[in-house]
Amino acid sequence: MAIQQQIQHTVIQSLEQLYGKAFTAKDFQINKTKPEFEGDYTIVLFSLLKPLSISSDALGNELGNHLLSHHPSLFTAFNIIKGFLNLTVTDQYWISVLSNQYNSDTFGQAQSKQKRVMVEYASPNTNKPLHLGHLRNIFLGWSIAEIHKASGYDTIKTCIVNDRGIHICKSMIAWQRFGNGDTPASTNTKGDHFVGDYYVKFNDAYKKEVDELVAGGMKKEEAEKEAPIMKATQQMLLDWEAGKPEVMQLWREMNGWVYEGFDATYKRIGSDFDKTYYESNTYLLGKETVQQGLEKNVFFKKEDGSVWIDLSADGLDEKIVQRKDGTSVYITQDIGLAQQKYDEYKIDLSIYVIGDEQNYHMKVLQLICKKLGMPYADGIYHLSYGMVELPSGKMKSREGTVVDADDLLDEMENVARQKTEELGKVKDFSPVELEELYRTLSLGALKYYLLRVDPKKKMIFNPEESIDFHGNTGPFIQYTHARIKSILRKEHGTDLTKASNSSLLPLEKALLIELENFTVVIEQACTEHDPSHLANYLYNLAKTYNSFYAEHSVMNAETEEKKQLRLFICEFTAHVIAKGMQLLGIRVPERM
RNA sequence: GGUCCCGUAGCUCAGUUGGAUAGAGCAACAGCCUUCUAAGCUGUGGGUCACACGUUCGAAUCGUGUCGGGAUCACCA
Repeated sequence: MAIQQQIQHTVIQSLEQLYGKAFTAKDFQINKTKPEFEGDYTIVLFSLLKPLSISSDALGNELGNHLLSHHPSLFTAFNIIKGFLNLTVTDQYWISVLSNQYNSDTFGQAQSKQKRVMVEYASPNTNKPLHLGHLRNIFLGWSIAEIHKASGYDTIKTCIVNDRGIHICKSMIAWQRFGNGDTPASTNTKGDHFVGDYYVKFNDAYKKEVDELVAGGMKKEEAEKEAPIMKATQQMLLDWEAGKPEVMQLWREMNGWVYEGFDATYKRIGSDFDKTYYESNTYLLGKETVQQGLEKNVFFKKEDGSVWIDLSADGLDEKIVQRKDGTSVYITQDIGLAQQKYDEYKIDLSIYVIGDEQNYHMKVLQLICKKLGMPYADGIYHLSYGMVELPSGKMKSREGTVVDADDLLDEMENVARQKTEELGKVKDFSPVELEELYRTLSLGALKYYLLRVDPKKKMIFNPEESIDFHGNTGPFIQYTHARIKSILRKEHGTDLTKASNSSLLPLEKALLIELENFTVVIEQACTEHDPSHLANYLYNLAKTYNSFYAEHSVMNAETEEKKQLRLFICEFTAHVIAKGMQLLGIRVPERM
C-alpha cells in the first residue's frame, strides 16, 4: 500500500480512537511537506477543527502523539505550524520500501484488473505522409496504452485508416495523368511520400484548370465544380463504389505503396498496432443501428427520408445520421465501428486519441451511443489533444509549413550524432551501436518533448528547443540512467540488511520518497489519461538523483553499509527510470 | 451568435479533489571536473498566476462577469 494511503488509514484510526468519530479520507487532506518545513507528510487540520470543536494546536498535539505512540515503526516525529501537522516518517520505513520492492520486477506493474481497453490512435489518411501532428497522436496513444497495461488492463492497440473517398481518388487521378508509370521503387521514393506528391500534383492541376475557367469568364464557384479533373475524380469515386476492376486495382496498388511507407515510419518510431480497421470496410456500417434507433424512437425520419437525432435537450443540435439516399454519414460509421469493436473484443473501455477539433463530434458519438442504450457507451473516452503549432503559427499544408515526420526524425538523428561526437564518450562503440544510440537519443528527445505537456493544451513546437538535450528533456533522463548503469557495472548491491539500521541523509530519503511514489503516478496517469504526469515525475526523479550523485559518492561511501544502501538506491532508481520511460515509449541506453 | 478548451517568469511548461513564502527548464550571469559519465551539480536575478467582483479561516485552483487566443456548430471525413 502506498504511504499516503497508510497515513490516511492511521489518521482515521487515531481520530476514531481519540474522539470516537468516524472520518473518511475525504474529510482531511494529506500533502507532501513543503521543503522549507521539517517533516515528510502534512495533515491539514483545518477541516477537522469544526466537527471536533477543538483548536488546531490541541488537535495537532493529540493526534501527533497518538500516531507516534501507536505506529512507532511508521512515524518518528511531528511538529505543528499554523494548523498543519507535519509528520516525519521513520528511516526504517523507507529502507523497507527499498528491500520490499527492489527485488520484484513487478514494481510498477499492477495486478490484473480483468478489464480490457482498446486504444485507437494514428488514424492516417492514405494520401499524405505522416507529420508532426501524427507523431503527437501516436506517441500519446502508444503511451496511454502502455500505461493502462501497467495499471493492470488488457490492452489492444488499434488504428483506423482512412483509405477511401474523394481525396484518395485525387492522388489516383493525378498518378494516372502525370505518373508515366512511375513507382516508389522506380523513383527510389518512400511510398507514402510518393503518393503524397501526386496529391499535391492534383491540387496544382486542379487550381490551374479553375483559373483557366475563371479567366474564360466562369464564376469561381462554378469553375470549381466544372473543372474536368474534378469531374474525372468524382467519376472515379463512383467507379470505386461500383467496384470497377481497374480502379480497384489501382487503388489497392497505391494504398499498398502508402502502407509500406507508413510501416517504415512506424517501425522507426517503435509503434505498432494489434488490429487495423480500414474505412473501406467500415464506411457502410451503422445502417442496422439506424434502423434500431428508429424503432426505439431515438431517431426520427424527415419527409425527404433522411434520418436525424434531436440532441437539443442536451444542449446540442439536431444531427443527421443517414442521408436521404440511405447512405451513412461519418457519425453513423463511427457508431457502427464502435459496435464492431465491442462485438469483436468485448472491451470495457475504448479510448480514442483524436485531435480536439473533434470534441463536438466525439461528444455526439458518445451521447448517441448512450441514447441507443449501447453497453459500451460509458466506456468511450476521447483523449483529446491540442494542435501542434510552429513558432511562426499553424502548420499549413498549402503553404508547405507542415513538419514532415520522416524529415524531422532525420534531423533529430543528425543532432544526436553531432552532440555525441562532440562529447566523445563512446568512441569505442561500433557503427551499429552508434546508430542505435543516435536513434535512442533522438527519439527520446522528441517523444519526451511531445509527451511532457498536458495533452489537451495546444503546444508550440520550437525546432531548436525540441532538439535540446539539456534540462527538462528526454536525453537528460536517459543520461541519468546511463550514469547509474556506469556505477552498477562496477558493483551491485549485495546485502541490504547491513544498511537497515543506518539513518538516511536528506537526499537518500528524498530519492526513496520519490521512488515509492512511482505506482501512484502510473495510476494517476492512467485515470487521467495523461502521460505528462509520468514524464514530469521521471524528470524530477532524475533531477533528485543527479543532486544525490553530485553530493554523495557511491563507490567511496563513508562506510560499507552506506555503500550497500546507495547501490540499492541506484539500482532501484535505474529500474524505475527504465520502466517509466518504457511507458512513454522511450528506450534508455546503458552508455551514452 | 451558441457550446467547449486555453491564458502562470523574456520563452517553453509544471502546479488546479481550495492549503503554508507560486515551481522547473531554456535564455543571462557567477562558481564546480587529480574521486562513480560536466548531456551533470550549486548559486544569482526574473511574477499584478489576463482583469474585476464574489464564496472561504485560506483562491493560481471554486463561482459570476469582462478581455484576449483557439476549436467547433456540414446530407465533408
